[in-house]
Amino acid sequence: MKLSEAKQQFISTWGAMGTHWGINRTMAQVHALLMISPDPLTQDDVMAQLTISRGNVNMNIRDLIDWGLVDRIIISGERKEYFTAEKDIWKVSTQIIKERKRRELDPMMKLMDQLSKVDGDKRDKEVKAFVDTVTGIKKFGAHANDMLDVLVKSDESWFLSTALKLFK
Amino acid sequence: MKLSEAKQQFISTWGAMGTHWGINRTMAQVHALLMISPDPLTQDDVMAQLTISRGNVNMNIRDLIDWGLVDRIIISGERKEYFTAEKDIWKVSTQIIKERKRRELDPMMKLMDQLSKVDGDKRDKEVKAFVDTVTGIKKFGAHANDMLDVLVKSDESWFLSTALKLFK
DNA sequence: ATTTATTTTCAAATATTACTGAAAATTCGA
DNA sequence: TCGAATTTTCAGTAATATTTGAAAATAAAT
Repeated sequence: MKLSEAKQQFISTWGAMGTHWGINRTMAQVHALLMISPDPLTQDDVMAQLTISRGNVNMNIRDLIDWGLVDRIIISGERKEYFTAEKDIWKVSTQIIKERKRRELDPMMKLMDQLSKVDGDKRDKEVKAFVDTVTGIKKFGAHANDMLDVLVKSDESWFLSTALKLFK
Repeated sequence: MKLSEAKQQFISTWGAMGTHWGINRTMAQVHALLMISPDPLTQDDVMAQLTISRGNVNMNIRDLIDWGLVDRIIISGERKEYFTAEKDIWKVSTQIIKERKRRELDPMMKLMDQLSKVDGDKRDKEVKAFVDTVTGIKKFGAHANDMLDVLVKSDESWFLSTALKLFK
């Protein structure tokens, strides 16, 4: 397979995968393109390679920067801005985990705390089923939270080798 | 907070969360409703409680059954079908991990295998960056795959307590 | 075998989300 | 300070995804 074809397929698949994970297709494609590009790219490069509009590139790059997955690079003497993506997939993953934890898990846990204080008699099976589900999620979330913290803070080689030896 | 209000909020939040995870809002809401319902519900119950159409309920319940998150229950003497959801959130999570692994991670890894065989000289930095990214994803995916297998096969109490003790 | 209850399907309608492109804002050099 | 290059914004448009509802299919009762 030729490089150009392989690139296309990588970008397109990474984009399709994004949609299954609540990430918009184009944002995932821009990310894919930057990951496989050896040198930083300008917005015009991305526009050209993905044939999308300037506004679209701009918005998606900004989102990627907010996610901590892409960096803005200033090359001295150059007027244009360049962009580059983290290429170490372990770092990419831990960054995504960190962000999703903050954006989704943390608020969800706060809500479960509130909901577990619902009025009513726990002998009422409607109340019981609700409280049981909510407290189950709370407990699970607290554990998951702790584990993800360790994962995010640890080094890849240490984590994967240790974990695999222990659990396999 | 009253139960009815708490339920509404739980369902609505679970639905919003779903959209962040590539799951359609209504499917997540149906799942939420069934999780907090002590007894199995009929399609008409779900229609009424979420005020959505019959076709919508039917399709989303079928999807949830395909995901292994909801079961069809036959009550003898009753003409209608009833539906119930797994309430143990650990089981829900491992089931989702299992399915996503099968539907997404496995095919992605197959593709990376193909893409890593791209034509071209690795001294070309374009080729090198591409191959490095793809092989990085391959290695990472293989580890992740193994770890998720262990996670899915293990018992909740064992896994969480062991993992936390070791890593904290 | 026919009626009736229930489930399933899917084309059309609706709602949501993403994208474009041009104008406005900003940044930088002269 | 001005003007050109570049980035950002966002109203309007396009594309995608979801939902409806009624008809068809299925299953159970008589």
